[in-house]
Amino acid sequence: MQPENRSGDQKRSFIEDARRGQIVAATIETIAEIGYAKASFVQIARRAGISPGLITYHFAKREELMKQVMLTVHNSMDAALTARTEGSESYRIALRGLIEGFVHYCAEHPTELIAISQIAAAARDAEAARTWSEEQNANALTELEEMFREGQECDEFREFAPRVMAVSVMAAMEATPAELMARPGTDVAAYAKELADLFDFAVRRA
Amino acid sequence: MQPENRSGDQKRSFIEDARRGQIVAATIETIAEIGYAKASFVQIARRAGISPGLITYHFAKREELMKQVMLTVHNSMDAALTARTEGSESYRIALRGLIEGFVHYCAEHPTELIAISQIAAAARDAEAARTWSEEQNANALTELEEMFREGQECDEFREFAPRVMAVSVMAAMEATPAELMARPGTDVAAYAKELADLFDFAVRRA
Amino acid sequence: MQPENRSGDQKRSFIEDARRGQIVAATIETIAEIGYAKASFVQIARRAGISPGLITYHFAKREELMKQVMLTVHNSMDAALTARTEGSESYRIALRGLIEGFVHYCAEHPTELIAISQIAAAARDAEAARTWSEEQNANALTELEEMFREGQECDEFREFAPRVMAVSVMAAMEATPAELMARPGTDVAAYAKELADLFDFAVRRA
Amino acid sequence: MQPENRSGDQKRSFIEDARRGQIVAATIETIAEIGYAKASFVQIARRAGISPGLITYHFAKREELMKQVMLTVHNSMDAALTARTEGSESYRIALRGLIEGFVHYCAEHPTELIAISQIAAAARDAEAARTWSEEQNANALTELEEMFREGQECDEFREFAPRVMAVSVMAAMEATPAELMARPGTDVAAYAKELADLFDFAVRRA
DNA sequence: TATGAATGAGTGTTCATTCAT
DNA sequence: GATGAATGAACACTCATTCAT
Repeated sequence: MQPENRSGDQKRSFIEDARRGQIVAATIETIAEIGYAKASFVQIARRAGISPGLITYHFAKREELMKQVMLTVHNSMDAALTARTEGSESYRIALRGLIEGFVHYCAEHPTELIAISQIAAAARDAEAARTWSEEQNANALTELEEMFREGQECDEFREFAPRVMAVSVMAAMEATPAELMARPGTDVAAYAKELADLFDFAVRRA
Repeated sequence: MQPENRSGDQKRSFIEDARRGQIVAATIETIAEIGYAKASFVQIARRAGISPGLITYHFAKREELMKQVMLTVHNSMDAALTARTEGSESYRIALRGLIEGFVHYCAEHPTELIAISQIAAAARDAEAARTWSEEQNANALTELEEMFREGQECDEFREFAPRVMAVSVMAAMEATPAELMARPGTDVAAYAKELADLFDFAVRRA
Repeated sequence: MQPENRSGDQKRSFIEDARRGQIVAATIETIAEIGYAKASFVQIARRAGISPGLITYHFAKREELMKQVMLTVHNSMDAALTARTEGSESYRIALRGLIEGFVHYCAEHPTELIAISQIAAAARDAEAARTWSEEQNANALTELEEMFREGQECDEFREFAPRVMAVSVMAAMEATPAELMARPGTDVAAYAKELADLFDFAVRRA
Repeated sequence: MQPENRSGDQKRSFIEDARRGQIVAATIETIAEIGYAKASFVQIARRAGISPGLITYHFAKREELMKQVMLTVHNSMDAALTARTEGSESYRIALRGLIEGFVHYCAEHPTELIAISQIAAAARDAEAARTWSEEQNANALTELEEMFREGQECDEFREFAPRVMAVSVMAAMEATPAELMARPGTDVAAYAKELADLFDFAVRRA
């Protein structure tokens, strides 16, 4: 058990941060390689070159480790997408930016995406984790929905159910990593452009 | 001891078929109720009103049971969708039929859909099952891709990458059960129409 | 995990009852031999000649096993003491019966007494178990207190604080097993008589 | 590396004594707060404001720390009781002094008593500690027994088995902390007087 | 002296699978 | 065919103890 009650975001030592990062990285690698269900602490520790007990030393519960993985990936992805999206001249362009950004991120960080998708899928029945993971997803969905609504209000988008569109865009984006994995030769830029086109046609007026 | 060589679809006795069906149904019910991770043989057997050992008797491995669940649901779904799709006058209408059919099927068989989505998510690493489950999916994808290609050839659909469209339609459809689950009050017919509209706009010419 | 939710006192099979009894007996033996703290499932199972997993199969939680041990011993002891106590002509005689009965029970079932005293001591911080174990004790104490009060009301006993007397009688009785253990040669009948005398002098009038 | 041969009471540096005292105090506090079973070195160290490793540095084994806790509390208690007992004009008064002193000590040092009772209960199997802890107890018992014998020789006490009386007095006194804990509103002085009365009636002549 | 990251042996618990009945 | 008691390997997690700093 860790010496301190870490609930209050106390600052961590440099070495502790490094270890946590290393463990998170090993977790991502492990899940991508053998799948969430087989990603035991023994497996993760082996890939990290440490003892299994050390994982629990740095993450009080398995759930906390997985949550940290999701948090880490989401933050990284948010940064990448925000850079691509902000300052867009129109909602259509913003949507393209979001979709193309996501696809490129997938291509550049395939293991991360595989990891979080499997964690999210597994957590759907893990009781405690459910809240956090679903909430995370619900927020993303609501934001997207809001963007569609605004685009409709200024007549950039046709009339459609923003919720359905948000769910579908999300789903199509999240299907990308598996597709790129299954077909390694895929032209990523083309895939990104096609996906952006698809939803551009789906939302645009006339 | 069970008859050894079952791999070649030997005919099963009536009673064996009935038991297998009962176990499959109980498995679906169990996963929908408590989630894949907690769906142990004891739990499934309890719901089926049988003993845990009998499951292994009828399905040599856990994996085989799960595979049978997926097969059963896919067959049922295929039948429902084929009825809706065949005899369509155009590819656009066929696509609408497929999408709307899928959404309605989701609404009518929520437990089945929950079960197969959880199994598919978990099976992404189960070695042997991976092959089969992915193959299943790959086939469905290829069929859809082919349909888009044909629709393009007779100028019903605009030019787009059929593969990307197939992946996206699939993803959007598969996102439906979770959405209906998360928002129980959703108007299913409206959701179906909106989703069909979305992809109709995405594929149609001009 | 057991096939049934056993919360409702469902009847158990003969073989299950036998196993549970065997495990309870092995638990008592183990605690008496190596102490509660070292009485792991591995140790208990070794003494019972079974696999550790079987213990969990019959007792969902460690706590449940320990509770069953206490229940078993308490029931056995209650039966023995009731036989000795009931039909007493006076409260003084009843008190003697209780004390002497307890001491003789200790001498005849030393391991049981050691086991429950250690479990009770350990459970004093086990959160969940606390309630039940303490409640058990509190009830016994209250009954004893009530007996003293009644004895005072009919002028058999002198005036004293019934609670203090109850606590002290209880403590003195519970100290017996350790004493008999520490001094194996002790004359049990004499010990019983002395202890009964002690409290007889303490409670009697004049 | 620690000086090897500490067994012979070599003189300790001032700072070492201070640290040991601080650790012992933190151990008592920790056990009283969360119970012996959860009183890990990490928890104790947290309360002492030091690192877990330092505990092992000062106490070669966990057992040694616990032994020191018992020793410290026993010494403190002995001092308090001796002050109350010595110079008594009679054995009856000495006994009263002992009992009342003990009860008041319990009320004034609840955490210490909780700590040693839990350690003693847990240590009943800790091999090495067993010897020491039991020996400690045996000595106290023998002293008490001797006192009763002397009181009988000068006709202050009636005839009874000194050993049984000693065990019972000890047990009744040791039951006090738990009782005061369970019933916080208890009038300590009254409890002390009642307990002293109880055994005064039990030992006195006629 | 003191730290705290790290280890490794241990825990209770879960569960697919086996097998005597 | 069917039972359900039993196993054994795996799991996450705990913690006294070690040791490089």
